[in-house]
Order: sequence, then structure tokens, then C-alpha cells
Amino acid sequence: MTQLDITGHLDATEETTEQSPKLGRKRDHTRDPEILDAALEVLAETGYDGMTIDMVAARAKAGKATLYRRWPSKGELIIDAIACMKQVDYSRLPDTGSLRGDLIAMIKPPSIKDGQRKLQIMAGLMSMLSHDPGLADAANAAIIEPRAAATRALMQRAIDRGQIPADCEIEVLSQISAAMAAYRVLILRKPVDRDFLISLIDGVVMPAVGLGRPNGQTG
Amino acid sequence: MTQLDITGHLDATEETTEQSPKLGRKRDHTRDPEILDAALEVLAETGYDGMTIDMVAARAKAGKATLYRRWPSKGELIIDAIACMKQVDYSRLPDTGSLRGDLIAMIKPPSIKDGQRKLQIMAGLMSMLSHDPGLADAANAAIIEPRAAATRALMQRAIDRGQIPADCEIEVLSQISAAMAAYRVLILRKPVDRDFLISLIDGVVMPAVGLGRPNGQTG
DNA sequence: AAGATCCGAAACTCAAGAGTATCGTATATG
DNA sequence: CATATACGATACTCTTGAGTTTCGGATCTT
Repeated sequence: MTQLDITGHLDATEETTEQSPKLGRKRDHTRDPEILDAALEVLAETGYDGMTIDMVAARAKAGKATLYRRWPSKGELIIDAIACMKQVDYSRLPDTGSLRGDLIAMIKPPSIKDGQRKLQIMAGLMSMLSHDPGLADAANAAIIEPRAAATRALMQRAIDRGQIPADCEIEVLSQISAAMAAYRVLILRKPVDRDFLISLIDGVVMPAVGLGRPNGQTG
Repeated sequence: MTQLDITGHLDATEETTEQSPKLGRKRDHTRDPEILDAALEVLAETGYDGMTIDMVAARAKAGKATLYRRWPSKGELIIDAIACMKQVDYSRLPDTGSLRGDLIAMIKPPSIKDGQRKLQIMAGLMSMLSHDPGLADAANAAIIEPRAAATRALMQRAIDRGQIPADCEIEVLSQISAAMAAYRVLILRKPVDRDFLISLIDGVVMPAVGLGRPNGQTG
């Protein structure tokens, strides 16, 4: 449950338990993951402007000064927190043989919960995105793109298998679930559950790729 | 659904009678519309937390005290501004005879521009919506619901005419354009233009109601 | 014209939060 | 045990913005 490393600015993949014997230096920045987690929690709860460094420090049971020893500013802390955000693993895509099966296989409680949290974080960042390109890039890379890439891959595979027409608008279709979920949570303020996502797949996505509703008249 | 009306104010949007043209500084709260407009502008540009009363006052060429003589707080001002927001008129829906024609008829430059602006405002409000139910309600009534109701009515009419199946998921389908537009503007940070909206109608909505893609294989 | 009002500008108070500095303590190393 | 260092807590400075007050001048009424 606790796979954490991330000491510098990521890329630190080796997590050997030994320390370099550096002249009496004690533990490195071991508290970083907890602090970044606390920052994301507070961000999701109160939004970027509402959150304070004291809140984050208190949540992480750390001193305010500790945060400033490690990050130069509130903004940098948040960008780092987003970049180091824990991800659900999209590297191994489901392979059920059918597009519908694959899409539904992506709907799992941890995935839903993860999505909900990410949307809360996005909501907290929203008003800042227009004014801080670095923040927007970090949010996109950590929150939006991973899931989008996974869905896109599923659809491309269905095309490669000849299961859906090659001229499907994958770009748009692969965004439907994410967009509708975001709209529902952030704007309609209703929960996104499994049934909603399935009704999206069966009522929108599958028909749109020609696998759903038996075609009828032409309006 | 239904309309707005919220508190007590508004009705200032209508020009009652012709009064002294430019020299006039009338005694009633004639400046209200300009101030509310300025508030919306600043809100859209900088977000709720980023905006200051001074910004709004300066934008409206008014004194800060004037705003406080009229609204008790920043929050009340914003809620009033949203409630009194100018609307594009959705009361007379297009009637082209076909669902596709109606949907496309709703895409007009003023409508696109209006939508873009509303989304910017929503972005500025986003982080507040979770913490202020009154604000969320006002935003929903003024920004979200009018357009949603119009699209829903278009689809219901298509069902009544027998042009699309009665078991279409109207609720979801009518939200597609709004959700995808919001996703594109707020999260993807790309512009929403006429071509995008048309590709949504032809690539997603129409196929989903059985009027688009010639149905084929079963995956 | 005189009086009553409303307005814009600007100075002011007050609270909150970003960022800094200090200090006592805990702990690993030697 | 001694030392060096990182940490938590806390007090502090400084800036910003919400909300208030004051005042001179412009406008409407009578």
C-alpha cells in the first residue's frame, strides 16, 4: 500500500535502504512523500487559494519551516505534489477481446475513487491553470494524460482488430468518459458511479462506433 | 429547470425609460448593471480568489464604497452578478425539422462566445462551488441549466416526432456538447469552435441516437 | 439658488497568510 | 558520550485585500 520513493524530483527509482556515509548527515528528506500527500489532500479539500502552508504542515505533522527548507514557495510545492502524485497503473491494459469488455474492465472501484480525487484536485487548481502554464502542464501530465492515453490505446486496438471502423473519431470518443465524469462531478455536482459509466459506454460510446443501437431511419 | 429569479434584485437589465443621456447620474442604483458586468469580467479573468473589490470598482469606474453601499460583501456581489447575468435567448428554439438541423442551428457565433465566457466564469468559481451552496445554485441556475434545458427540449421534440427512438438516454446525450466543450476549454485548454461542435454532433450524438453511422459488425 | 443626496476617490483599520528566523530537541554517527 | 544536523514548534515581519470612513464635488429636487 505504500510504494513511495520520490526524494529529489522523481527519476529516483532506486530505493536502497542504506544511506551514503556523508559526514554525519542524517536522514534525507524522508518526510517528503507525506508532505506532498498532505498538500494534495488539502488542495483537494480547500482549493489552491484556500489552502495555507500551515494547513499542509499541520496535516503532515511537520513544521512550516520544514516545508520551506525543501520547497521555495507554495506554488513550487503544489507543482511538485502534482508531479509526484501516486498513479493507478494504466500500463497493463485489460484485454477482454472486445472493446466494450475492455472499457468496462477499466471501471474498478480504485479507479473510480482515483478519478474522483483527481477531479477534486483539478477543481482546486482550475482558477490557477489560466495564469500558471507550469501548473497547467503538470496537471495535464499527471492527471489528464495517463487516463486519456489508456482509453485511446483501447480504441486503437479495437480498430487494429477490425472491430470498429477505422474512421472513428478516437480523439473525441476516448474523451467522452472523462469529460462526462468531470462535468458530472465538477459542474452537476453529482457522484460518478459504476452504473453511470456503464450507461455512458452502452448509451453513447458503443452506439457512436457502430456497435450499439440497431440503426434505423435517417432524420 | 425553470428560470432564475433568485433574490430580489435584477430587473435593472431592462431600460425603463429614456432619461438624461450622458450627463445623468440618477439617484437610483443605475450603475448596478455596469458594476455587475465588471464583476463578471474580472471574475472570468482572474477567478474568484484572485479578484479584488478594487479591481471591480476600477473596471466599473466606480468607487469601492459604492459597491459596499449596494452589496454587503464580495460574495453577495458575485452571487448577484451571476444571477443577473445576461442570457442568450433560448426561449425560441430553432425548428428545422430534423434533430441534426436543430442542434446545428444552436451553434451560432454569439452562442459560442457566450458559452466560452460562461465557462471562464465557471472556472473562476470552481473551487468555491464545493464550499458555498448558494453560489453553486446560482451558477447552476444562470449558467448550466438554461442551455441544458434547451438541448433537452430539442431531443424530446425529436422523440415526439418519432425521429429518434424513445428509449434514448436524453439526459446524458443532451449533456454531451456542454460536457465536451467544458472539458476542452477548462481542462484541455483548447478553443471550442464550430467545427468541433459539429464533429461532436455528427461523430457522437447522431450515431448514438441511431441516425449516424451505418451499423455494422458486432464486436 | 439652496438644500438634500448620491457618488468617486482615497485614507484608514483589521485580519490572514506567505515567508523568515530562532530555539530546543531528537537522533544517527563516531 | 560528543557532535553535527535535521526536525517541530513558534514567534516574527511584511504584504495584501476586505470592509469602513471621510470628504469634496456633482446632480436632482424644490
